[in-house]
Amino acid sequence: MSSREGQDIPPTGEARAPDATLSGMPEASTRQRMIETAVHLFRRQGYHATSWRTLVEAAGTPWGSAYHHFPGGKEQLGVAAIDLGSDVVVAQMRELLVETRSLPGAVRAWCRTSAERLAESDYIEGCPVATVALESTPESAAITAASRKAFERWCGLLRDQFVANGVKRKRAGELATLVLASVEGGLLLSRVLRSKEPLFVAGEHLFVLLGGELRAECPL
Amino acid sequence: MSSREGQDIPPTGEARAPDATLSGMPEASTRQRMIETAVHLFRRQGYHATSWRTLVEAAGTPWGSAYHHFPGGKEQLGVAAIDLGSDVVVAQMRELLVETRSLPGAVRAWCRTSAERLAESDYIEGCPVATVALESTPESAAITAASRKAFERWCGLLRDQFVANGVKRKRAGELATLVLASVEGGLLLSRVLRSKEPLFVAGEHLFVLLGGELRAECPL
DNA sequence: GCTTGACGAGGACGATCGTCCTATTACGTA
DNA sequence: TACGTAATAGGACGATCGTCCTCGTCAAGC
Repeated sequence: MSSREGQDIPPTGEARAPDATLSGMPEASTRQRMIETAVHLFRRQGYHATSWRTLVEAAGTPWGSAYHHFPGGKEQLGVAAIDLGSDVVVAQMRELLVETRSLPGAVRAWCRTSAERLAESDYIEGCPVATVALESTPESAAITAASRKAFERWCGLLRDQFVANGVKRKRAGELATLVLASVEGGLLLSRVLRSKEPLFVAGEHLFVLLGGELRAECPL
Repeated sequence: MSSREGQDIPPTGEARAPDATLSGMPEASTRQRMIETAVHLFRRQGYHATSWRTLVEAAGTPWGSAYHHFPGGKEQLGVAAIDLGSDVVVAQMRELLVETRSLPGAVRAWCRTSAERLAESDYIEGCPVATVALESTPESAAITAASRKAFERWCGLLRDQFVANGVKRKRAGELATLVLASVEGGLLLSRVLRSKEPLFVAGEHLFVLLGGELRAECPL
């Protein structure tokens, strides 16, 4: 029951629509609210520690519709939650890039805002992918694939930004990997140690590193 | 049942003895084998996905002795597993420091050997603490405390090494945090992406960074 | 106006969970 | 040899797990 292909889950719309309002729907659909609640609960206490009952209770959604919206079972919910979490992070990165208009600044701001949000949630709301990924790799092929896709997407987005800033493709890939690893590790350490410091330290270091790197590659 | 102090678990010898052979015991004790198996299973599939039955079956230890050796229940087993995992990492770091006789070299070797071991295990054997920590923070106070203690221990060991190499205490703490965050993030990414590259990239970067840092601080 | 299907409601189902129990065996000490 | 403690053995226990089922509701399409 755990050796799925990762492809046999019907893509029932997934979590692409931002927030319903498609055909006059008054509030977020049941399915959407289930996924949003899953993102919060999964990154708080993980996949296996979150039961359907806990989820529908927290989301205020009907218990009976769970397998109507997610015929693939809890695994499909996990995939949808990771996909939504991935979307949220991508949107946040894009927003920070626009706000700071500087790649090193955006990376530092990413670390800082992540640290602030983590602290505000009493060190609970870490990465929406890491916990589930570590729990389910490689036990569930579908969740493994979704986690991998999320990381690759974030890494690719960063790499493209470095390339756009004049960094050579190979080095850009390395920098993207390094940034993502530092942020993920910082999130992990900050959460467990209950301190913003690891993420702040990572942010400052990356800011200095990327500043030098971009100046060297694009010396105009 | 989850709001323990983390101190009320009787230290029944813990996981200190290397491998039995204390009074003519032919093989590792039941308790020790349970903990060792728990380290492997917990970091593979996490805490909640590993049941007592799975564990005693994998360890080949008597099912009836579980609550004899761990009257604190599964939570106590989790704490013991994290403690043992922490010991193993500390021993590995010390060994690498002796082997390479260079702090940057030891950090790079840490990344490389971690990547190799991860790949050899088919990208299963990641950090022995991270998975359980993310799952159980802050749900279980005892496991949270144990995870935090492990990270602080590793961080402290690194910081002391930097101080011994002439780095000022404040900067040494930052570097230690940065190294640990990079390694943990690298382990996470390498595992999910099924590639040694993230850990290798982190290792190379840290090697260069620390080389410059130590040369600057101790210019003899 | 009747059919159809999406969706909400609630619970049954067997499996498995962590926990805890009594009985029995192994073994150091007197 | 007798005995007390440690350890093993195996299963009972209630709770909860993920899954799946039937039924009621309601809006849209012919």
